[in-house]
Amino acid sequence: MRIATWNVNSIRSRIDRVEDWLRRTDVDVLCMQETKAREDQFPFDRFEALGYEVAHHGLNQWNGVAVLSRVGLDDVQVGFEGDPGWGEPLAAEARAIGATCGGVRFWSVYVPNGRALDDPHMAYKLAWLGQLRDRAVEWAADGTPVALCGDWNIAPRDEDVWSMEYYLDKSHVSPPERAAFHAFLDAGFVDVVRPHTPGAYTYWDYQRLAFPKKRGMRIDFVLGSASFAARVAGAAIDREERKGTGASDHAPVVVELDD
DNA sequence: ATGGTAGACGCTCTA
Repeated sequence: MRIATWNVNSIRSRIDRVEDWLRRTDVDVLCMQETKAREDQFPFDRFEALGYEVAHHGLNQWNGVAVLSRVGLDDVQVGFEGDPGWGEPLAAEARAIGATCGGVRFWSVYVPNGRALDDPHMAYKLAWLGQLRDRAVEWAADGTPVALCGDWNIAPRDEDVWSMEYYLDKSHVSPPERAAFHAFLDAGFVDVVRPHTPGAYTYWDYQRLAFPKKRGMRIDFVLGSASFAARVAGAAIDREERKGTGASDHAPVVVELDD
């Protein structure tokens, strides 16, 4: 089974490229983030025509997450218990959706950005991650293969950013964020892509010619439970997909699983 | 040339 995760940065503006990529890459399951669409705006028909079942969660023009599958799509769950929420009134944003596909419990997650170290969004990000970790431990407790796929908005290691000097005192690399990420590893989840993609980035800012200057970050991850990680045969970051006009600022991340 | 983007409910916010 081939699975992938991809922050598409607006499915409505990206649908042609995503469709081309699916035809080319032939994945069985795709977790998408930042669809930036309500349910009535999401192009379900385009994916169904390619043979995928689709579960999408989108409330407005921000966030939005989806799971596409051609190996079954069951027990869809929108959001998770304990999501701290955001806004007034406090409410969960469209940042997580779960579905069981081909015997694996997938979660497509779009972790809050955090924005800046002293921004209220940072406390929200850390609380959100803490709750997700607690739920993830519960989901994996009975040995079910669980894959937490998405845009984590954290660069866990210094080598995951093009310049630590540049990111010093900025979001994505701070000790509390890295601790929140590491809590998943401490709980037994495994970054299954890193061993197969040393030194690679998954995201390049649209600004300041970041892509041609190779100024990227590794912030998109597939964290697998032990039983999921044991089946990983390979992984790749499709840097080619970041090229050209109309590209998302994130590259797709692909994982190959043994049956 | 010391800047440079992109997408959305676009005259401003988010990343």
